[in-house]
Order: sequence, then structure tokens, then C-alpha cells
Amino acid sequence: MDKSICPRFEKAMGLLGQRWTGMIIYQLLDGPQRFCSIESSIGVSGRVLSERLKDLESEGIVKRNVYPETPVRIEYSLTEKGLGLEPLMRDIEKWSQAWLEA
Amino acid sequence: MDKSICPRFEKAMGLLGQRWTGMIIYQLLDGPQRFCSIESSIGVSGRVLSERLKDLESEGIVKRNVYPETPVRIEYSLTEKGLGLEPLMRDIEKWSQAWLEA
DNA sequence: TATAATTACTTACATAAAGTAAGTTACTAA
DNA sequence: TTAGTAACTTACTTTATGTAAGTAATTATA
Repeated sequence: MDKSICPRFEKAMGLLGQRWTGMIIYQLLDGPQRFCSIESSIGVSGRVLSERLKDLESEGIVKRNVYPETPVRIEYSLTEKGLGLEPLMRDIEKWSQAWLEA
Repeated sequence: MDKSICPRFEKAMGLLGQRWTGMIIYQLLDGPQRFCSIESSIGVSGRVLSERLKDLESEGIVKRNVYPETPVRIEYSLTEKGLGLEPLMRDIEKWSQAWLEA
């Protein structure tokens, strides 16, 4: 094993290369959203969504906001770090428009 | 399920969101490379690398070049479509430099 | 000359990740 | 009172990945 690749790049890829992570972030670019809304819009299972949101929160990419109304409302949003991924997401959009069939 | 997300974006994410795919493409940005070289540089198993290269080839992102020398030499390189992913890879680099610890 | 090594894989088997469906707790609307 | 929604969790099944060994062709080494 040579492993000359930058460990930060590797870590970023480890995050983004996980199933659903990119879709969740992309979805949150539209603004804060609730659990069930993310779930239904991208088609991820609750089991995995729950797992991913926890990971992303612990990485400081997503923030969990609790609004103590009745009933309580919980929204997930991107942090500054998470918003930093927008250019990247736009590149994926552009590439997919340019190179993939509809 | 609402699924208002662009199907092309979804497909792109389905590709890039697979384990190792991004690392393979990133590695190939440095130029054509042989199987065992990719294997050792990113630490992917031969089993999965073989699978991914076939997928990427069938998607037209990677090209398999056979040089009939003795012994035969096989190199993998990015197609134009694959090279189109460079800006995206550079954005991941930038983001990881800006937001992740070394 | 026999043995070991390399390249580009494939195969078989074990473990980890994801999907599915049901369950939970708190609350609301009919 | 019954049904429904939101935000999850749990148990179980299926799929994906990791690990290690095997293969075929060729080359280098003792």
C-alpha cells in the first residue's frame, strides 16, 4: 500500500461516498427540513436517515434544531461547514446535466 | 414519497456515493494507471476495484486500454466524461482543506 | 531448472451496511 | 375512543464489502 493520498481528501470522500449522505446535504440546501420530509423526498429509510443525521451532526455539517412548541418541531439544517459543500453539489448538478441522459 | 429531485442528479449521486468510486476517479486524474497501482494507492480490495472499474467503464467514465506487449499491460484512464468530474474533485479537495483537520 | 514473483483478475466465504416492517412515545384531530 | 403524525428505535433480512486464496500468463532469481 502506497497511500500517498491526502488524508483530508480521504476523509471527505469517506463521508460523501456513503450512501445517501450527498442526497441529504443536497436536500438541505433548499433550507431547514424535518425528518419525515427528508425521508420522503429522497426515499431513504428512517433507519439509515437517523444514522446519517447523527454522523453529519457529529461532523458539524448538519445541525439539529428543536423548537419546543406543542407538538415539538425538529428541523435539520446545514451549518457553515455544510454550506461549504454547495459548490461541490452544484458541480454534480452541472456534470449530471452535461453527461447523463434524462 | 415526493421525489422531486432531478433523476440525473440522483443517478450521479448513485455513482459517486458508492464506496471507492470517488477515490478511483481522483486517482486517475493523475493519469492512466494499472490495476495493481490503483489497488495499492487507495487501499481498495481487488474484488471491489474490479467491480467498480467495470461499472465505471460501462458508464463511459473510465476506459480500459490494453497494450499487447509481453507481458501485456493494461491501463485505466478517464474518458472525457470522467475528466468532466475534475472540478468536482477539486472542490472536495478545497472543502477538505478548509474544513477538516489534518 | 525449479522456485518465487508479478499482473490482472476471479471465487468462496465472513462480516458489515442497508432495506423492510413493525413498534414506541408524545401529541392532535375526528 | 380511534386514528393519525412526527421522530425515532428495534428486530430481522438482504445486499455490499472485506479477506484470503486461487488462476493463468509471463518473468526473474537461486
